Amino acid sequence: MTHSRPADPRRPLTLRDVSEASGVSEMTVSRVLRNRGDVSGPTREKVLEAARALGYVPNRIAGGLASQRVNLVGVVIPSLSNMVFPEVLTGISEILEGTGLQPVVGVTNYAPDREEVVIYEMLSWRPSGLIIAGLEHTAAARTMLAQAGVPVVEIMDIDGTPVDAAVGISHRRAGRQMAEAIIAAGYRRIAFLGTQMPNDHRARKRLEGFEAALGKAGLSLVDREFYSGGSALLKGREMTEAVLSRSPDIDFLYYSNDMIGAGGLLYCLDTGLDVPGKIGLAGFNGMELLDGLSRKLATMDACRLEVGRHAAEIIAGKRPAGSGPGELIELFPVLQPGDTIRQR
Amino acid sequence: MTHSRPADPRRPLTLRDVSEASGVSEMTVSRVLRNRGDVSGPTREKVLEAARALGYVPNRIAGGLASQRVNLVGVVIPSLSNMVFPEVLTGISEILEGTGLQPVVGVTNYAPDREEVVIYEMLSWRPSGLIIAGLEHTAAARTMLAQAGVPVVEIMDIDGTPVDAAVGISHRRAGRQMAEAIIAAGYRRIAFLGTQMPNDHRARKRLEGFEAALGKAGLSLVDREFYSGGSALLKGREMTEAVLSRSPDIDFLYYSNDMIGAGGLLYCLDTGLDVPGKIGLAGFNGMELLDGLSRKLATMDACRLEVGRHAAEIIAGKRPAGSGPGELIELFPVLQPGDTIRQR
DNA sequence: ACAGCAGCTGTTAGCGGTAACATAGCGGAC
DNA sequence: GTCCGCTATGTTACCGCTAACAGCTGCTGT
Repeated sequence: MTHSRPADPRRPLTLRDVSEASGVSEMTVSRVLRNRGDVSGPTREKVLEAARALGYVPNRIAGGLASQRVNLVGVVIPSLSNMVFPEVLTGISEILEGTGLQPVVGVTNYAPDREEVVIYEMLSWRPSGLIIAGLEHTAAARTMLAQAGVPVVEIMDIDGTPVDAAVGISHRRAGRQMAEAIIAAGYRRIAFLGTQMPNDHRARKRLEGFEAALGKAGLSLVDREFYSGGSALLKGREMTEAVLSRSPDIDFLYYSNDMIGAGGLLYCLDTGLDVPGKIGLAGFNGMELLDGLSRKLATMDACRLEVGRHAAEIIAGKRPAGSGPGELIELFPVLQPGDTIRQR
Repeated sequence: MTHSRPADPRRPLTLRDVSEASGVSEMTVSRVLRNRGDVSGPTREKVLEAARALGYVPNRIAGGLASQRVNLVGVVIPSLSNMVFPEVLTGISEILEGTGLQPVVGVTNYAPDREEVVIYEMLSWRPSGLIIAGLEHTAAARTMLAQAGVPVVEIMDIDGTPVDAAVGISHRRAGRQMAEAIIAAGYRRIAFLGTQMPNDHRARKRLEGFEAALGKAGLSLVDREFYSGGSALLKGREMTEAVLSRSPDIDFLYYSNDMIGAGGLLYCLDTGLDVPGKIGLAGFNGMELLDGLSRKLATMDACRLEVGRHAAEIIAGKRPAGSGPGELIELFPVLQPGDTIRQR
């Protein structure tokens, strides 16, 4: 015992404690605990028992430094209260489960400078990969991502230029498709209701695609209403009331998400409006959450689980980092007409 | 340049790169980047510029090992899709924001053995503290928590014995209070509808408290129905239909959470039942999410934000770890009768 | 008999930072 | 002038673990 330490009882345990308790070298203990290299059965047992008895928990800070590898995957998303993102996370965890990789979540609150900080913090842990929502980042953030030397997957959106890989849907196309369906169903006086978030680029792109398709049909939005903060369901209700009292001749309400759409739907039903005969409604996301409503809101699935799964697979699929431009996977949401668009 | 390295261009940057680029020692660079110790203005500028130009991101793995301190707080919760937990997280982040501490989330899916693994992984990063939902853990998990040598805060519940500190409400009391209010309002034939989750101890305790209060009034549950998985809103609707067709004389439905309660409420309204005259309803959680419903569901706030805030404050308030039994903070939820309990 | 090799264990040298201490320069009190 | 104290910087010794390699055994084939 060349280096026996001052036996401070409150000192956190190290490999040496296990090594001394089991009578083998630290290296052998390390091998046992990581299941790496050859260790004889009896030795393995001895070590495991000693570790268990002491309550030893390995120190990954030290392990990561020594091995230059960290089993973390950074996941940077704008919000946890949007439901969409927890679902993406579910898809990610599902795939990472078996790989020994572990997701670590960072939340940006839709603030670009906050995102920059979160990316910086993530990279300071030298993760095995990074998954990040959206394609829009500050110049500094893009530079960090590009130089990170690990796979980076930008998710949810593919209307833009990814730093490395990307998995998502085209929100512009989604908006366009919804507009086309609405027009085909015979609606003409259409309003938009959405969030007042300059940095929700995906909602913005959907609206752009939506308006482009309207324009192609010689139409344009009759009214629009934005909100920020508060309970989405309630806001949807209030905005709908505001829009309908301002422009009573409207025959379709396009919402930027299902939650406010549901609020609007409840309002329409409460006030006895004829849905979808007199007025149609549609949201976006395909949230299973809302399945129990009296009437099913028209929506489009954002492929949240799939997005998470694919992104995680790219990270787990140990492609050499920075090996040319990464994969670009486009998913295609399906329009679910529900009960709030009239069928001809 | 005693140790100048092989200049591999793809090698990740280290302090030395910044040190060489700015012409000062690694130590000085370290001081600048951490804002610690005295560094002259010009030197600071030089270093910051070099770091920025190179795109250097500090390595916290190394920093943490050297300083024996890591600015992470582990947060272990059963689920992200329950909404309650993201809200707790919001409270936690809010407080940690200013402290330099950063939350790291682990999800257990209500599985005790999974929780054990998550705790182990968390502790392997040697965080500055741990926040964990619930008081029920495996023996091994409790041992780990007790030996961790860092503050541990168990949240959401105080009906039990915490390892260290605890912040939460008494779910037994909450169930009891709701039962008392329901009885006082004159309802007598009461049913319970909830999740089939043996490991949702808080829902179980609410039910226990609820039944205890019923018993005291000489009543007992007329019927009960459980579900698992799927869209909560839809399940609430289906369960309600099942219970009411099985026991048509029921006059009150107590739900284990607001989401299924909302589904039940929608069903009752759709079928034209007189709420709250003929039948009353109540949930639990006080989810702002549902504010937009036609009628406001009776509920009790679980003080989610407050729980998160207090827990984070305990961790941030650098109490010496393991210094005797920690604080125990009980919060008191307020009963919100809404529009679904009749007022006498 | 002995090289060759596989299986098991130990030794050494870092990984990239930071705490603690050492050192250099400089102005002012006495 | 000397000594003090302060600021600004550098040097050294680790932090706890693992990659890489070295050593030792016993068995194989020839």
